[in-house]
Amino acid sequence: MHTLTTPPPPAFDVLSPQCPSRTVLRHVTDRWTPLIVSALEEGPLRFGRLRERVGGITPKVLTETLRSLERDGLVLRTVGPTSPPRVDYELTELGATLAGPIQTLRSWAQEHAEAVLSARDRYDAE
Amino acid sequence: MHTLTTPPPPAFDVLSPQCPSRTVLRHVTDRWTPLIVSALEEGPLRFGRLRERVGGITPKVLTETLRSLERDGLVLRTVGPTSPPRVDYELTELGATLAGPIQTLRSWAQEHAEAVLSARDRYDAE
DNA sequence: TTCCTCGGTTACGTTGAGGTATCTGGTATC
DNA sequence: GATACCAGATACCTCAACGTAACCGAGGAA
Repeated sequence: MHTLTTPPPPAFDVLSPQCPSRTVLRHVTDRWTPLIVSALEEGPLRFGRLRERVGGITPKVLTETLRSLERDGLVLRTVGPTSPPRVDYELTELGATLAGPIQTLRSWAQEHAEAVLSARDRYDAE
Repeated sequence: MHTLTTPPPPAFDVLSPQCPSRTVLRHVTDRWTPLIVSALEEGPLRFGRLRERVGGITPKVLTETLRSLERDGLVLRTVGPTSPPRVDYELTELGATLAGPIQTLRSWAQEHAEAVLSARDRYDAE
């Protein structure tokens, strides 16, 4: 009796230039995505709160980035019928699986920022 | 008898716009850095091999990115006195600590690429 | 009636990361 | 002498992401 074997996974590899996973990687590492995902990790936020949390982002860019995250199924946008309008943003299930890896990278940056900066100083001193 | 307490760490936070850790995060998430770090994770590579491994990168951009990684103490460049020239690139100790987080993100992208793409298809279909 | 808030939109300008194409220096090989 | 190899360097250009500033509509409050 032979077992039913699952077909081999399509072998995504970001190192191959045409692999779709590369564009996915690029999207989740663009300028604001890690910061937004990071901010949403602790729960839903309204547009205004999110804007305050992610320091320095303009409303235009925040809207654009949120729309692309919504498009890729990482963020859910919920509009309340109130006035003034209330719009909540939260991570989807898929988005939540991204939060871990993002946090890992965020922690690395925060923990090694000094090491990187001092390496840069040493390099520039020569 | 009181114990000597270490001073509290400077509280780097990528969500604050002026925090140096944000530029560090941005650097390690730029277009080619994750791919290069990924390629170097298994050991040193020569310029040409690295170029083959990271599909699609041009020599100019590879040189630029490697120099900035060297500057930040993440990559070590070793020139052999041979001819034709032989140049090896490898991760430093600091660079090696980055490889893990990068791999996590790379795996996420590869494992969830299909989910993202199909979410995008669904979104665009509406 | 005027003002305020929220969550944007729109038009426009900028810039810097990245791409293209061509060139280089030194050595060994044909 | 010509050619090939390696690891880039250089000049130039492009474009998409990002920033700036102003504006908007619905509704509730003063």
